[in-house]
Amino acid sequence: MNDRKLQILRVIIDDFIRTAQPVGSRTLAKKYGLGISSATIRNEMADLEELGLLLQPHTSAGRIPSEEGYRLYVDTLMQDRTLDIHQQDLIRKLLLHRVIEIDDVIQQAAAIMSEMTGLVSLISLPHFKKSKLENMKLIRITDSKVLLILVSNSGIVKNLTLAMSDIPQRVLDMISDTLLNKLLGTPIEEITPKAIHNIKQELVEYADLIEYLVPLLRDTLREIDDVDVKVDGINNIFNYVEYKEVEKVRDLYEKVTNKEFQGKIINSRSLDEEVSIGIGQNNRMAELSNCSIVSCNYKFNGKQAGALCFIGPTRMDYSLAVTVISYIKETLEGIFSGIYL
Amino acid sequence: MNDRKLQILRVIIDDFIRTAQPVGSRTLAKKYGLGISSATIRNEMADLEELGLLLQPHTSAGRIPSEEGYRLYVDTLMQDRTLDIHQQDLIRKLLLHRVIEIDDVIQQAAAIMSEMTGLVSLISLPHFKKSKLENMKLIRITDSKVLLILVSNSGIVKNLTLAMSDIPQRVLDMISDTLLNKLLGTPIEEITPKAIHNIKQELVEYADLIEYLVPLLRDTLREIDDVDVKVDGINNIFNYVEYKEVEKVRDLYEKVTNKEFQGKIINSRSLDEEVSIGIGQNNRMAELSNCSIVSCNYKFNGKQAGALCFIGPTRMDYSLAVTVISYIKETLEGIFSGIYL
DNA sequence: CTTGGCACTCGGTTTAATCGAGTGCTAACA
DNA sequence: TGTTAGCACTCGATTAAACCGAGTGCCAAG
Repeated sequence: MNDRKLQILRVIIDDFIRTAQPVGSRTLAKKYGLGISSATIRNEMADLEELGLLLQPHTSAGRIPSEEGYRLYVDTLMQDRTLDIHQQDLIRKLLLHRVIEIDDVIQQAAAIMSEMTGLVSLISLPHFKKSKLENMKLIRITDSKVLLILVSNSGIVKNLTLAMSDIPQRVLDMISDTLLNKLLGTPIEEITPKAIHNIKQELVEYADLIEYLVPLLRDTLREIDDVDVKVDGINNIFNYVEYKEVEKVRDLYEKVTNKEFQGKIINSRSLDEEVSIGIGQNNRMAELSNCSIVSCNYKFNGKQAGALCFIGPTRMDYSLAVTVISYIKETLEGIFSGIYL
Repeated sequence: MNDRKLQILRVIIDDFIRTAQPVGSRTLAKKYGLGISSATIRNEMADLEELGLLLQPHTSAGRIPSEEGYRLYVDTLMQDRTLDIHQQDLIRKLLLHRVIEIDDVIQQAAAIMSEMTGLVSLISLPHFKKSKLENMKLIRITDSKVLLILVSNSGIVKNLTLAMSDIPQRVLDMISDTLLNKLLGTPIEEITPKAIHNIKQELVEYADLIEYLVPLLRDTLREIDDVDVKVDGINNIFNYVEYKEVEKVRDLYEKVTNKEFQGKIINSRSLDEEVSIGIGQNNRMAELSNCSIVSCNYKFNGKQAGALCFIGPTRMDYSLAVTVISYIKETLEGIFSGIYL
């Protein structure tokens, strides 16, 4: 293994990422001024193939990177890029445009990620049920409906409609104040029927009401998704040239639109800080062969709160993906610490 | 034109809808006991082609229905079906399962429609901005955020977060009560900055606040979509056998996921009550050639409020589509008049 | 008017021929 | 000893030709 081999590997992968065509020694020598002849390149390529870094679809074709080749590429060969100032400004402006609701910010971030890379992107919201209760209100909105408002310390607001007649606002206030008083700071997933039950003695005069409220709350809380993931750029899968057949596109489509699968991808990350790149078989999602996953966690309130993630063909522009995902992560964390803290 | 021709046309279309293959005289004579020979059928088919009801992809292929053929079929030949009791029960149960929020009911209805037919389905929500204001609240949820709750007479609840510090709940109550008092029953689209401005004299002591609130409200109201359409069954487009090429699937995908396009489809309906069927070129959506649209309006509070809609290939099971759409329409209207009135 | 029979059509499939990008190997060269 | 020009070879992709068969139109007999 020597420098020249590495340089040739890099050029091959760069070219393949751009063209999606196996690259041969002749075109390589002509297109990039490497100062060596095609025959020499051929020899090096043969060595690289022996090392398992390149593959030959068939004898009379050029070479394509193997998964190990990509691995080496992203680990040591890939050039770091930075976004130019205008792009950075644009991203920040787009993200700050409507920063009042975290849902919107995250969705917008996913949209930007997909727009810039042509990949599918996923971002999980801070885990609502694991965050702590910060505020709680019961508001009568019609004769038959009451709105339950839950605010978490991660700044997420959930509104849930309950069917509930006859109880006047004054009583609702009393109940929600007492509940909040007891439950403030409790992780939302721990607001179980039992927990509420225990509070009943505080509100003896409304015991019946509490009794009535408990199953209602339980059902309502259960409806909140365990992981809430925003997805964008699904339409890009129609452009992945490796998917010429409708069936392949469908397979990927069904995966990225499946809630369970989304959760699995987000949760398959460890808790470290770095951008991680899973290539092909090694992407921790066996079902997603032929795809790579670029992902990283983001912090919220100083704690790991969720993950950003790209899904795309193994032949993706890893350098761009890493650059974009890092910048979005930084920007999001900046926004969160500035506004939501 | 005679009865036998019509019967042959019907059988051809039925068969083609099932198999997606051009149907020939021999198979027709064998498969369906029509009591006449293939030669006779051939003669009749030639006549039907001359009448413009059938097409021949090429001389040595069977016949397929023309758009006019489908037209005649849906207008006069198609057999009415009814859903069996169990299906009806199931649908009703699924729709009634969580009836407290209209969004959920509509989304669920779309899901059922797609599930039963394998088509893409769209349902518009009752037009929020055209409905009248029934309730309005401003609730402080954190130090920096206030939740604006708008309830329309169609039972839709919109929650919008406003960035607003320092104003205590007491004052918020005062403002929202006064605004509601003035604006109750006003169509929501008429709640313009000007309208609010006019109320300022009622709240002289809070004039500054109103001044501050006006642009906030304007921006927030503007963000509400003009038509809100729930879509389901998009994954079905991968199964439309007429779309073997990824490009065609993409085209349709981009259309059905486009908000503007969704609005156009919903709004292209007249206000009549019947189920209407637009076939191929005649579906009022030039861009959707090769597709048909089955749609009908539904009532809410006794007024036309929105539309249900199927989008699928011209070769769809029209009879099933009509049966399902009618039943869902009835059921929805039943639910609305029972619960939301 | 219906039907069996028959020649004919033409898209789809199979088979064969050709093309060309790319390779591996060898021999000559610096 | 590493580099390079040259050349025979490989093999997928493209093009061309041959073939198949479902289906038709038409005609003559029932």
